[in-house]
Formats: sequence, structure tokens, C-alpha cells
Amino acid sequence: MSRNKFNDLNCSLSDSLNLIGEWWTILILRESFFGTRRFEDFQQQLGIARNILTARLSTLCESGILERVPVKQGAKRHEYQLTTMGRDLLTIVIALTQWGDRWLRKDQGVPVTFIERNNGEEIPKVCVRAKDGRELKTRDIAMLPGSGASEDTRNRLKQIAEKWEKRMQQESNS
Amino acid sequence: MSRNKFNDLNCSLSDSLNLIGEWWTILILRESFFGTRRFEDFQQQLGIARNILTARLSTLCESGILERVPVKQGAKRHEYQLTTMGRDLLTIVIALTQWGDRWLRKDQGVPVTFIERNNGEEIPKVCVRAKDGRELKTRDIAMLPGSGASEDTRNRLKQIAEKWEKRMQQESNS
DNA sequence: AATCATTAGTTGCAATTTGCAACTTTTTAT
DNA sequence: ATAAAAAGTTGCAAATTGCAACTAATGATT
Repeated sequence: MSRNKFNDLNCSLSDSLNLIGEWWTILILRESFFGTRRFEDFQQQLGIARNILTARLSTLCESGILERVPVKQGAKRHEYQLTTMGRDLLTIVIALTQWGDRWLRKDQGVPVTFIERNNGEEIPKVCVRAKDGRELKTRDIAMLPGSGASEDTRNRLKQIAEKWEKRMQQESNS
Repeated sequence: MSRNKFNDLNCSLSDSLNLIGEWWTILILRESFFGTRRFEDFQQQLGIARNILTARLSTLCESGILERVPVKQGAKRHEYQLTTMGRDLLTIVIALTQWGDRWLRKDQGVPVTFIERNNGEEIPKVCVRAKDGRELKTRDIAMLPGSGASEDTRNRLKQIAEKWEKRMQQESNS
């Protein structure tokens, strides 16, 4: 059977993963952020199979994350460039990299450091923050149905909230 | 041939993706953040095949993102709970969800809104920020070799920097 | 203690996906 | 004009995924 494209979950997370959750896709995006634009360069930097690269680049273009741009005026050959939508994935690329740095490189040391180009200051940890900049953890966050919530989503969120209540009570009793 | 476990790229991003980049893994983690702990509940909520769920939960436990905890004192049956390492992935789950909200739900409306549990305020956009809270974009960020950089990494970073210089010059000339 | 339902997996098989390498077709460079 | 590089495409073998049926424990009920 075909790989479920996570559809029925009424969650933007599944939608995102349908577009960028495939093998190689995020590494291709990382290369894009590094300035790589040409098929051959992606292929050599990543060592990805050419047919897979073709497929991924096509999906990324179709979904509006990359766009094909002529190499120069009127040329038929093209480059793959990040769109605004694609550049907005920077957060995710950096967050994943930082997480790997923190948890998988404890001993070996960090391979790459991100700094601000202006002043050379190290980029702080990307994390969920309140308006005032405090880092928020799981238990600081709750969920409400949004404007596009289905009946299913509403029910699920209610369930989750109740379960959470119950757990908090248990904890305070013990 | 086996799926390349992106090894030779000396980048924490590839390491992260090796652990959480597989199909279903991030959705399983989302369920964990929602409070799901039992095999059967993951299975029903996600509709994932049981063998795949088994495989993913095992990988997640082996890599220290989840841990198996007895359901109660001395019970042999267990639950899957996020570790600190796992909870630190909240950033990524929320960032991916928000990205989907922004770019894939323009019309339909957002299914779920994240708020602060304390005060009900909406959670701001997760993004790369400077210390003072400014959102940083791709061009505000540069990379330096870190303490664990291989010779290859150093060379690559040098290349990238040079390429960037060149591009900036071209832009200023035109 | 015996029976039954639930939970948590396992197994086998069919359908997809991936990787590799060789081949084609345009462009670009000399 | 010729050669080399760029950008894919194609065919086939190997690996992964999904499904459904099966098994083995636990927990609940009588």
C-alpha cells in the first residue's frame, strides 16, 4: 500500500510533514540555505541518488518551497531557489541542528557554530518563547481549537485537556 | 541498498534526522506531547501499522528520546514517556506546526491554537532570534567551524563563505 | 482458579520507495 | 565543430511500509 500521506489528522503538523518529512528533503533545504542552487551541486554535496534528487526537487517546486529560475536571461537551464515560504523553514533547519548539537554531540564537540553576521554573536537556542522571551516548556502550553478546527479536533482537544486535568490532580494528591 | 543513514556529512542536522526523520516518528512525538503514553493509544490515534509503531518506539527508546516506564509499581507492562531529551523536541514540533499553519492553511483556518496555560496568551512564532528578540533571517546568519569541526567541514564552510562574498559583490554591482 | 477481553507485539506477504549505475539529451566551453 | 559538463531518465535489485491475521501475555470478572 502507498505510504499514507498523513491526511486525516486535521493537523498542520501532518501537512508540513507531507511536504518536507521525506528522506533527504530537509538536507536538500539545508544545502539551499548554504547557497547551493544547481542540481549537480546538490547531488555532489549530498551524495544523493540522482533520481531521488529529481523527485524531491520537483515536489519542493510544486509545493512552492523552491522555485526554478533561469540561470541567466533566457537560458533554458535553471537553478533551484528558496522562496519566501522556503526561507521560512530556516527555523526548523536551525532548531534540528541545535538539537543535534545539544544531544548527539556532547563528546565530539559541535561541528558548526551559527553566529550573527553583523556582530559575530552566537545565535541563541531556538525554542518556544513567550512574548517576554521566557522559554516555554510542554507544561506551560495549552491548546485551543482554532478557526479551522473540525469536530474531531475539538473532541480530541477536549479529551486531552481532561486527561491533563486528571493527571495534575493525581500529582497533587501524591 | 539500505537507506543511507546520513553519516558522512559531519553535521548535527543529519544526526538529528537519523533519529527523528523517519516516517511517523514526529507524529508519534506529537502524540507524546499530547499526553499519549500507551502502545494501543498511539496506534489508535495515528492509525499507524502496529509493526511500524513497534519499530519506531524501539528506536526512540534506544536513542533516549522516550523511555519505557512500568505502568505501575512492579507491573511488567510499560508506558512510553518523553525524556528530557525528548521534551527538548517541543520546539521542532511546534515550529513545524506553525509553519504548516502559516503556509498550508491560509484558507481553511488554523485547526489548533497554542496558548500559554497561565495567562491564555497566544504563543508567538517560533523563529531564530537574536538575544534582544529580533527575528533573524538567512542573510543575518553566518557559520563558523565549531570545536568538533572536521577538516572537510572547515573547507566546506570556507567555500560557502567565499561564494557568499562573491554573490554580495555581484548584487552591489548591479 | 477458570474464562474472557484487552494490550502489546510478531509474522508473512503485497505494494511502494530507494539506491545504483548506465544511458540520453541539452548546454556550455574551447 | 567537438568535447565536456549539466540535468535528468530508465531499469532493476534491495529495503521499507502497510495490512491483516496470529500469538502471547496481563488484567478483570465470576
